[in-house]
Amino acid sequence: MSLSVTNSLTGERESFEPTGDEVLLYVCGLTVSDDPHLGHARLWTHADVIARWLDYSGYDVRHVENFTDVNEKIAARIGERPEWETEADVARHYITKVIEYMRGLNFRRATVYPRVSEHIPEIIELVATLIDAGHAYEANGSVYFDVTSFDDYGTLSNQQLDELEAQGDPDERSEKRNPADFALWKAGGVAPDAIAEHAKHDHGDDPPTGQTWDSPWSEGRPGWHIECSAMSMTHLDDTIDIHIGGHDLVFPHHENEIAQSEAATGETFANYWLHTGLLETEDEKMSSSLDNFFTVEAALDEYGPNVIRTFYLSTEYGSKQTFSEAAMAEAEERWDRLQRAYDTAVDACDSVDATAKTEDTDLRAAVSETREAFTAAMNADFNVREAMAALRSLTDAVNRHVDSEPYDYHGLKQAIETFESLGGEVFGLQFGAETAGDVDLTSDLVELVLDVREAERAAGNYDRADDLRDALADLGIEVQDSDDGPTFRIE
RNA sequence: GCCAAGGUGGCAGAGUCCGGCCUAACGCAGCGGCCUGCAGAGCCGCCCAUCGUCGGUUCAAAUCCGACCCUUGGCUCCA
Repeated sequence: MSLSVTNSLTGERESFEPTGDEVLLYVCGLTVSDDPHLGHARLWTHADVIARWLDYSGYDVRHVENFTDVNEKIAARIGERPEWETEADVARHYITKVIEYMRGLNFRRATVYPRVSEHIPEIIELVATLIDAGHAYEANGSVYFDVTSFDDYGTLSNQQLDELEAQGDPDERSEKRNPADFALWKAGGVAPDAIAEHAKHDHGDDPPTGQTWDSPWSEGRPGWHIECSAMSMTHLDDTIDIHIGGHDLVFPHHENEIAQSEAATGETFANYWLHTGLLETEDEKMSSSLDNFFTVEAALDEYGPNVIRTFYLSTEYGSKQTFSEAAMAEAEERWDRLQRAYDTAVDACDSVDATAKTEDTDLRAAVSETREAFTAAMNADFNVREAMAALRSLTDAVNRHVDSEPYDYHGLKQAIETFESLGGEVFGLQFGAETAGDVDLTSDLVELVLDVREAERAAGNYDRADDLRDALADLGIEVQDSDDGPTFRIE
């Protein structure tokens, strides 16, 4: 069975055919002007899992994810801290944080994380090409894309040109030939009113203007959309296989990317467009500008990477998702159960009761059914929820199997490998992640407390025994009694 | 106003592309049983939906067609 994806360009589910040996994947990344929130991390996670699945399926993946480090919102924050003297200073601060969170969430490193500020020459070259080809024009040092010069304008978002309203400030509008034309290059620095709109502190009489670069048209700054085209072409190719981005970027950002790229090269810009649904809180999307967001930093602190990933993987990439305490609690339950089953399988497999001569056909059937169902689900437009359900069925099989000895060594080993490959490699979940050294000492101490507790239980002092269990629970250590004595898990 | 996505049980959320195996998946919550001193975990079982509304096509529709209602997103910086 082969992979099929829902292509926003056509609205249809299509079978996936890469153009070359490598899958060229571009992820429309973040503008680094503020702390990233859980909405951003949702896109990253789905992009990460999609890249992981392509890789797992045997494709070589060239994964490019950009950082937009030139933007008026970034410039507006210059001076907010003493060390933030330039736009680049602010951007560096947030890029550092984003990478830190990406590591915290266990993302696989992209092939490259290009930044706009490193690609000004490529952007200028692309703008010049568009002017030469008659698709763009210069006005007072700024350059605009002429949307009427590109017949297919509006196909991604199904916009009709005559429905589109004028964008930007009045000065800019008066420079444009058509209201829907968009800037490729803007003369001068960031305007004071734009700074004022986005600033989080008072700049006084001398607002920053952001960085400017020399160009054939003026000292100025690149437009928002042109960067993605330039970086995509630089690090991938004129035609790429998959472009991933948030649903809120369909128009105008992605529409404009297509127009300027295809006008410049004459080639299809991206064969498959994947749009991720937005994260909402209550009834509105989570957004920096709405100030209703939960930062990645806070979430990592409170829930940890596995619960966050499990939360995201309970909905398909294309659907919107609602963030709530209840949803996170459910994700925590789901992850705990998966992790417990993994630990159970490992413990059973490593015990003396596991023998090579035992064969549990139910367990082994569950392993192969899990793998088949997981693969089918992921190939059906990356249906992570169904894939997670498949993994869940394996936990049932493992738990049933360890109900009685002897254990099926090979069957358990297959189950463990399945958790590790599908749950670990593909979903990026981290089983048994605690560090070895600390766990040894902790384990010994817990054993000691449990010995005391057993003595109290034997003597019938159940109140005392329960106190000890509660005290351990407060430390995050979950005690479970069984016929063979107590066992415990460190959470 | 225009464009897009979506409306499925208490919550959450698959299935809709390729109509029948959907009296509707995996869960969370809840309930009962087993196990247990108790609890937890685990196992077994149960409860709850005819799939926004109306109409149509069909032997057959959550799935196709039409109309309408509602929600969210985009049309301004936004993953």
